[in-house]
Amino acid sequence: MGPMTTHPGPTGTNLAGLRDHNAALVLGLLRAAPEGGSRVGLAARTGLTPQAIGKITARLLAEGMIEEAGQSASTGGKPRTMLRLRAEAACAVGVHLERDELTVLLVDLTGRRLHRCTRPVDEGIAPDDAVRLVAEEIRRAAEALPAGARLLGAGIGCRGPLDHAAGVLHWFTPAGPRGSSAWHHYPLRDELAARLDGLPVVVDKDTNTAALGEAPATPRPGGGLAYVHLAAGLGAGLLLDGALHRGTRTNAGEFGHQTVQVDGPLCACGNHGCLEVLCLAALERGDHAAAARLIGVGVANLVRLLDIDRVVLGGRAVLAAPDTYLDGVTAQLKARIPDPEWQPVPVTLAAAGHLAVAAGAAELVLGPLFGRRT
Amino acid sequence: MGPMTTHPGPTGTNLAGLRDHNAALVLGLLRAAPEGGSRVGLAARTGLTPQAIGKITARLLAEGMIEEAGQSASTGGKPRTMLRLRAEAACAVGVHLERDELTVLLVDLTGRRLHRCTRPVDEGIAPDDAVRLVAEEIRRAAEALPAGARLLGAGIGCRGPLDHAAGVLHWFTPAGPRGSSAWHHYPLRDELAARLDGLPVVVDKDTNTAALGEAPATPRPGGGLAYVHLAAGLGAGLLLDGALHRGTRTNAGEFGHQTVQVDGPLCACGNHGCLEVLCLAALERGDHAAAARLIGVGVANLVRLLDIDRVVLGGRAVLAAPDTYLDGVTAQLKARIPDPEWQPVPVTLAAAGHLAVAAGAAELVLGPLFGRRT
DNA sequence: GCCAGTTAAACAACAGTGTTTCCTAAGTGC
DNA sequence: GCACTTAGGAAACACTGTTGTTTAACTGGC
Repeated sequence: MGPMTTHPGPTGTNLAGLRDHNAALVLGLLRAAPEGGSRVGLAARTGLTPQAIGKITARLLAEGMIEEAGQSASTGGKPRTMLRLRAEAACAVGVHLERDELTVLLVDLTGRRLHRCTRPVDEGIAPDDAVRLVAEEIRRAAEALPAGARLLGAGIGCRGPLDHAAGVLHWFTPAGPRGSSAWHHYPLRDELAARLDGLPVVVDKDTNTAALGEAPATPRPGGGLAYVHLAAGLGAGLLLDGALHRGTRTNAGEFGHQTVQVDGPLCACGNHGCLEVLCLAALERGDHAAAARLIGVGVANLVRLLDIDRVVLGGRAVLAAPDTYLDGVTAQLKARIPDPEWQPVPVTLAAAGHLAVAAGAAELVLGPLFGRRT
Repeated sequence: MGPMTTHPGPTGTNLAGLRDHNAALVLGLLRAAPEGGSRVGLAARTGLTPQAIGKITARLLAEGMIEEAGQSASTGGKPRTMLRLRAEAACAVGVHLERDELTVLLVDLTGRRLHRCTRPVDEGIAPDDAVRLVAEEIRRAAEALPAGARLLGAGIGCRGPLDHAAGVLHWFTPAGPRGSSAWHHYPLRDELAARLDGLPVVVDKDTNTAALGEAPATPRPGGGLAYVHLAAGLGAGLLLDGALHRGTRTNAGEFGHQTVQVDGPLCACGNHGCLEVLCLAALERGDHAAAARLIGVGVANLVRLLDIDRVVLGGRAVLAAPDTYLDGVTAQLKARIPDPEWQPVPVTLAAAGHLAVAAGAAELVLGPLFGRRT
């Protein structure tokens, strides 16, 4: 088969993989329906036979991942036994590591928050000290674990660029323009895992985790969600067909550096007429309305290019004037996509507010359990 | 499990699905290596045991999908028996239905062209007459089927908007701006299938099929390819992580209607400063270099937003001055993405030239056989 | 030329998946 | 009370990839 390639490439599946796939599917369907679901309903949704569902649910019950929850009303025969996720079976930690702040969440299987901590961080902190701090806060969060609950892992959301697959940061300086820094090529994932006795750690861009946190429980096939984040910079997280689109270098989502003015002003990135440079200029003037209009232009581009279903806005600047951004983006979308082929695309604010990134980071860990592609 | 929803949603897998998945994986790996591959190599690439590969290849050999092809050189022991796709085991038809032209290809499992026909079509043709014509040409193409080869189906690439899942066109007029027409809501897939004795038919946008035709044999995980098509309009096909990204309404790829000049001229779509309106204006002046520069701006936006690995250019206008577009887009990409994080993204011309859409349409049918997500 | 060592591939028995078939449990409605 | 309907489990089954063993085929040293 020729020489070994570096790409793992597609992978074969065996019985264990088949079992895990179907179990994840069932768990995913139960998570999507907070009131729970019946065996019969699961069989219909998965296409599996009722017997198969019986065996799968028996396994999950034995493992303590799900529990029976009463019966539904009869429809002329034996009433269905309802099943629901056992929220306290397992937990995950979600971390938002910002330049000046650290947020650590502990959430259960259903995403409910069991612990929350936000504390300031010195902007000039050394990587090793930051990791020590994060590990310490994760340990503290783990004290809130329900009895018998497993801790599945920790997801970290922080600014890019970074390498998601390797868990390595590509920050050039802690907080500024180009230049070497201790953070460049820093192996955040492995360093943190080492300090937490090998706890699984996943690292991703803040915009990506925030998008993940807004993901619908049951994604529409082929559907897309864009999370747009305006703070010190302007970026986006793209959730396409239920999975984050990161690109091979984890660099996807450079929303702010799209050209919207061919001969516009020079941007720090070296390009002319970037959305970000125009948007930040508006912000400096305190003109949130103008910033919102500009973002709306970029969002319209995004929606048309990717046939996006839903747009979510977040980030400090947005949270400073939420309605201005909501209205401004919505208006631009409507004005710039008059075509009736495109029914109005809903624009909302990040439901988790300031916790959007951390909550989504936990989903980095929980998602695979419920069959989310990574 | 609550009321029935219209979305099929995620689906469970059984042993048959497991078998088909692994068989498709093996076929895909063999297709990617034209010289063939060994059982041992397949085991290493799939992660399956040599025994499993032995059983899978035995099945495929019995079905006539693959064949043994000599032995590789020994590395100190028994030499490996090479396996390769049996190209003549099955074929697919690829169709490019344009306003004024019809192209029909017959390709075998390896994508080799066994038959080709291009003929003019009356622009005002009625849908039923067009379907009759296409069916007739597909029948003629099928005469070139090798003895014993199965015809797997026909893929149709045509301009949008359309509904891929339903196989229904949403053309408002045969060739112009808004207004009702016999083509609107025309069920192309079902009409054509009915005339071809239930032959599987798949319909997709021309830009999508062309992108598919350029897809790498072994996609990089998370990788992306953008096919940019410049003809009467400007569109793109997006291949993300090995699968076409269509969006829920098959409307993804509206590359031409991204705003690149916030207060630019009015476009036919109702927006201001669309890339397409600027680009078509340049074309009317006969200024291909300016059109290429503009496309380069849009491509840079695309590359940064999606972390695209490769850009492919095609369409009549591009083929009229290929080097101008190649150079212009490459130069803009380089100028507008100076960041070293982004190594240069290769820009190429569609390898299949004028046949790009038809060749990719055949891949709509062949792809699933080799494990491509749809 | 022969034999040990090595690699490829098949044979046989096995574990475990969802499926099929059958039966029991638990409701509704006349 | 009884026929009917629906939910769910038990047992046998078909078929998947896996494990353990054997055979085939080539290299290389003596």
